[in-house]
Amino acid sequence: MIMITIRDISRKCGLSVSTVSKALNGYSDVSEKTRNLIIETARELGYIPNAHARALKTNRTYNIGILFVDDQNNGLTHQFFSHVLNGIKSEAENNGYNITFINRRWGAQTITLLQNCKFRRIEGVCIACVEPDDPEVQQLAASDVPVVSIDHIFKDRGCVLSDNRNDMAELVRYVHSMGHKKIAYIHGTDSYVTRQRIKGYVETMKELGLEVRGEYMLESLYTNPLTTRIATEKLLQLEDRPTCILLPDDVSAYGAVEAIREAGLRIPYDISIAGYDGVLFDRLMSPRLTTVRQDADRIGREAAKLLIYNIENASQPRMEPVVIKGELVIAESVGPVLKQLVSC
Amino acid sequence: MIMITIRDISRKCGLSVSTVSKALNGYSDVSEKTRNLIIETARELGYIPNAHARALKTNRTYNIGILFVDDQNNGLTHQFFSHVLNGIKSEAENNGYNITFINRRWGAQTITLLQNCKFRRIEGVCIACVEPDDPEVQQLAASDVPVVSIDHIFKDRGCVLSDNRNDMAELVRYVHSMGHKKIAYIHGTDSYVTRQRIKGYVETMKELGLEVRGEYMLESLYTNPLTTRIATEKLLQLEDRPTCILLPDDVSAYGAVEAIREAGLRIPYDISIAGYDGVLFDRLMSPRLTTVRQDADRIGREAAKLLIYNIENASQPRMEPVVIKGELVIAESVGPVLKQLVSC
DNA sequence: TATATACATGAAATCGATTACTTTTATTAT
DNA sequence: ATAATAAAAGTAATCGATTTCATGTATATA
Repeated sequence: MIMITIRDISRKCGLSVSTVSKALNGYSDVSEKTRNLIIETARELGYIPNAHARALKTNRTYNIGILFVDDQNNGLTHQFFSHVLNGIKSEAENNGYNITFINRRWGAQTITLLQNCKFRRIEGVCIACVEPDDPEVQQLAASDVPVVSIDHIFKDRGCVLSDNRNDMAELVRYVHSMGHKKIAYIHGTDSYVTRQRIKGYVETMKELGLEVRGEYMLESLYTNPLTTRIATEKLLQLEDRPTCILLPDDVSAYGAVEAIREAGLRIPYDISIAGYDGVLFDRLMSPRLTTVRQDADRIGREAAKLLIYNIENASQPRMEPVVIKGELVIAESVGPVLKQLVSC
Repeated sequence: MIMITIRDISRKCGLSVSTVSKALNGYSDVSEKTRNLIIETARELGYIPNAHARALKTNRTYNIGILFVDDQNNGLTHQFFSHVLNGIKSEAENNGYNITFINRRWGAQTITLLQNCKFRRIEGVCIACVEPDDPEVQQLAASDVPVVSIDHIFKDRGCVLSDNRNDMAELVRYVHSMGHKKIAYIHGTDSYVTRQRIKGYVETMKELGLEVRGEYMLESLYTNPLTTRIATEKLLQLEDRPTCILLPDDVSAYGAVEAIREAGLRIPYDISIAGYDGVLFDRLMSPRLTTVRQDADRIGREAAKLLIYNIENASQPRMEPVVIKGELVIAESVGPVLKQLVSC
């Protein structure tokens, strides 16, 4: 691949490379006449600068790294995070930054995530959807590379959080307003997000004077209909079964739907359920799933915005969490308790 | 961000930079003793090479670009393509290549996709899920940058294709084997993929001695339940309505399900449907959707493999299409026709 | 006319590596 | 002991830019 360089332009114009560089970069100490000549010649020759040469000299790459593996190894195929990624990408590109994935490779060798960042002179990393306890992730989060995380708080780092505690509280309050008192919660595996949601659930239950019962709180894997199905079955077999079940997310809600159908119950007449995430699925299910819709795209955009800010203001990075509120989507899967009694 | 360079090592060891470089790169003209000293010192100082300096000199970046926008602008959030991306990423990284997204930016300026590739010295591009008629995409596909496309054929370029024609044929044959003769096809908007599927549908219908009726072939948008719902409603209102409807994809199948439910019909007792893609949704729907599952992850991996081959063998690139067969997933949404008659 | 100032351009160092070529040192053959 | 050869290390050019500093020319001031 033959490439035109600044030197080709300088030769063709009979000027020095430094003049060409200055003309192309808008320095003031080049006459209008030569600047025009240079720009015109550059266009004519189809000149494209070399990002790597420039990076070498200026120490700027405009490359943002993404770290993107979840506990289930869904990675990029995870609905929520593919929206987040989409948001990061568009915001970053609008600001002249490129997106690339961090990995553990340097040619045939295995290196650490941090080393990969340094090797490629990545200017900042967005950590999403990752096992935060992984020592390499910890190392990266504690390094001198600007880092912004999503739905996790690293010490002295910027982050974007969905408003899990309050969104959950709002959901519980809504369900309660529909007359439910026996509200179960199948939560996901332990993580910052999960703890916040549990907090929202427990605190709001108490606030509403509702009993928080141990057998109403079960664990399941996120985005895993199977484990959620099993948990749902357990709840249905309880002596005093709940009238409403809150689920870890919309995808796993399918597992609940199956278990409920199999038990011969109807949603929402016999039992109510609510999901979480609101990414596409909820709109497709039948009955339409009442859920908390997270603005994943916006979360991504805010993360990119914050990261870029922290890259460009490295001396005073912003570290206050950016909290993005979710939206309660009232659909069909939560019904009034009254109806449920009647229907029997 | 202070970085250790090859020069720091050379100073500390009292050797020249070239010796250090050679030692680190496994050249033979360095004594074992000095090599060990150098490697040890590098480790001690935490030396990480500078990918950009190296790229500048060697003209190799090991960066693979991804082009990834679809007609619906779902982009990364598109189920099928997020799996493809996942496959590309893992295969590329296993071979020491990095993944980055192509865009139209150079800082504040807008440049062409090809210019972006050249600017960043991207070694090859994987074109997935893109309007192939976009002049900039055409330009890229006709350039000297190695390109591999997915589900589209560019002239003299490698590509990975799902086996749309044959997979569709298999689906039609299966549906026919269940007794269906009045098989409708709601297809997606015009594209290489769509044309292949239509071909598979039409040819197999003829082959089976079935009539190909114009009013049984309607167009809808991909992954759009709404337009598919409208098309389904049209089919249901026909005087002589089909007993089975083939749909553009699994997501839009939800539109069909809604239309059918609203018409008071049951799947598969009153009418059968089949989807396409087989990415998660089919397993979650109720009744479980009979569909053609595409191995999107494998498609991505094959695309990366082919692209890397063509990068490393630029003189004789492989241009024969790599065809990845889909898998017919027989579930519950297609029933025998007999049953349908009885159920009335 | 001589001098100061502004303007335009060029020379050269630099970023961090790689690599062809040269020089030095050690080893072997004569 | 000397020449020939092999091994090990160093010199310097290079990749494609940016940027500091120096130089030369034109204009303004005294």
